[in-house]
Amino acid sequence: MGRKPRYTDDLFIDAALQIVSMEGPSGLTMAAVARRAKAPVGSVYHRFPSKDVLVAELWLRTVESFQEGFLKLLKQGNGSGAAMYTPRWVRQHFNEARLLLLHRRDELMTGDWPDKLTDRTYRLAGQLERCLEEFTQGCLGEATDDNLQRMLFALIDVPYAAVKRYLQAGQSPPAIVDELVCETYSAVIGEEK
Amino acid sequence: MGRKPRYTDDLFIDAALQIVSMEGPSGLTMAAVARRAKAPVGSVYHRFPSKDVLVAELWLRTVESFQEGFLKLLKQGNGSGAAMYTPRWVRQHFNEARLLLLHRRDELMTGDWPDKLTDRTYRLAGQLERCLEEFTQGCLGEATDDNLQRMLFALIDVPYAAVKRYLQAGQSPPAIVDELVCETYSAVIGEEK
DNA sequence: GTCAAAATAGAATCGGTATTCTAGTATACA
DNA sequence: TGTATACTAGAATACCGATTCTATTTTGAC
Repeated sequence: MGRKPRYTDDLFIDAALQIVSMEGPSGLTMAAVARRAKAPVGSVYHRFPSKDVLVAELWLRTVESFQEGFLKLLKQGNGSGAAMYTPRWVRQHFNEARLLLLHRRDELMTGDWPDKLTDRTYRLAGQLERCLEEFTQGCLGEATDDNLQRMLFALIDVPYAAVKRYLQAGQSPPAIVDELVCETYSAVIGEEK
Repeated sequence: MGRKPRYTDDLFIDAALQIVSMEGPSGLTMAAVARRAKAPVGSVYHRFPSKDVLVAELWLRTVESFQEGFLKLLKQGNGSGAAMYTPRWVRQHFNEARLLLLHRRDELMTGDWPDKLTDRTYRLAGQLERCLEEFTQGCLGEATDDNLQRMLFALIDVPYAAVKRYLQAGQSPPAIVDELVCETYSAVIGEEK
């Protein structure tokens, strides 16, 4: 019993994604989300108790999507593949990439994580840490602090750096990016088998 | 003729710097600047016509300070030194580094550059471009597009990425950062003489 | 058909922040 | 000592965006 829904959660989350990607965090207002979804603000608040929750869901959905593929490669022991996963993912998911790599979470949300969602964030962070540690051990022999730093640098920080410039300019990362990321991985971690 | 000033431009700019570094862009309000400088808001507006102008001055002052040392090394032909300039500068100028590397200009300013200041920004961008081009030519033989990308990556993007994680955590970048930046430079550009 | 539940609608609040306004103050110079 | 001037002061205003409130609409069950 009750009326059929006209809007869905994802409709609003998608609208928010478009807005952040195109106009940046300052353009992301509840009114703008409603407008883009062709809905009144009240309907947005019917789905999400606050802007922070809406944004947190968007952020989590995006990180989970990114991390899933990344960890898969890592578990296969494919280090240079994991390093190049970032530029590849960015080409496939341009708006999501702009959200994730051009802005910090706290730029988009005013408060802390909504309680309901802290579990999901812990799971993500835990997964990443475990996989990274295991891979480092398998790859460099021992997961010392220095080795972990090295791995973070080669697998995450450098690909991010390589890609950022192009995201900012609204362009797809060119092929040279993959080249640079790969060369750096080899230099810092070593050639693969 | 006229009353002696009690406050100075720099007093307010410094206050703004502290605030951004400690509380992030959302903490940077004109009231906060006034409070930290122990002045009333009216006095801030007596010095700066708007928040955007205040922020723009802060931003420019900081970029100029950073870029000066960077270009000096580049003109000396010291590539790996220039690459390691970033972590070093960050250790010396913690608050400035957090301003520059943790936030984008448009996070801090609502509008465009104030007209008065566009010249200074063009000069900065122009200087950097010229130096980079010249250095690339001297170093890699020819300033092709690919070579410039390579140089941007090794000299700017990678050092930035290597340092960011620590700035975010409020820590000084450890020694391993310099090591990684340097190894990457060698791998991507080549050993120096 | 009628009722209750689930949703839509969008106008009305409410709070926070940049900016403006109107007075008051101190200093140099006559 | 008087006065013009550059400055300090902080209260009042204006605006913008999140959130709330009060209908209104649609639908399934009886």
